[in-house]
Amino acid sequence: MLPGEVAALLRVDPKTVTRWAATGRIPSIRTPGGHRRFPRAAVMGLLTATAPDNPPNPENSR
Amino acid sequence: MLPGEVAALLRVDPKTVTRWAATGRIPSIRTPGGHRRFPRAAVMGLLTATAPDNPPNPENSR
DNA sequence: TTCCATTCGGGTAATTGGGGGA
DNA sequence: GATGTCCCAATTACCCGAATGG
Repeated sequence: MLPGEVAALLRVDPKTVTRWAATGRIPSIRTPGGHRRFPRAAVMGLLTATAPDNPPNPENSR
Repeated sequence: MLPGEVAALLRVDPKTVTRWAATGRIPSIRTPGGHRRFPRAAVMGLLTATAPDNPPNPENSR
C-alpha cells in the first residue's frame, strides 16, 4: 500500500506516514529506490475506531 | 476529520471534542502519534444531537 | 528512451495532547 | 458536572527541489 493511500485513509500527510515508518511505528518495505510500501493489514489496524456506547440507552451512560 | 474541524463545526473548544472522545461520547481513531481523527458520520451525529430544534433522540443527549 | 504523478529528504509554522485551575 | 483558557512538549502540515516508479 502506498504512502498516499495510507495518508488518505487516516487523514494525514504522506510525509507523516513516512515518519511513522522511519520511527518504526508502522511496518514497511523499501523499494530499491527508497520508496516505501505498507502492509494493508497494518494500515487497517490503525483505523480501528473505539466504539463508544452512545445508543439510546440513558441508564448505561449514568 | 480533525479535532479543529469538529470543534469549529460544533462551535466548541477543541479540548471539549477531545474530552468527548476520551469519555467515549464520540468514536475516534488515534494516529500512532496520539492525535485523533473523527469519522464524519459520527460528527454529523453529534451535530444533530446538539441541534437546538431538531433532536432526533432527546433522551440520548442526557 | 521520455512522460507524469508520487515520494523522497530537510526545515519551519500550526495544531494537538495532557495537566491544572477558573 | 461540564466547558474554556493557561502552560509546555510532541506531533503533524506545508514549503522547496530532486529522485523513483510504472
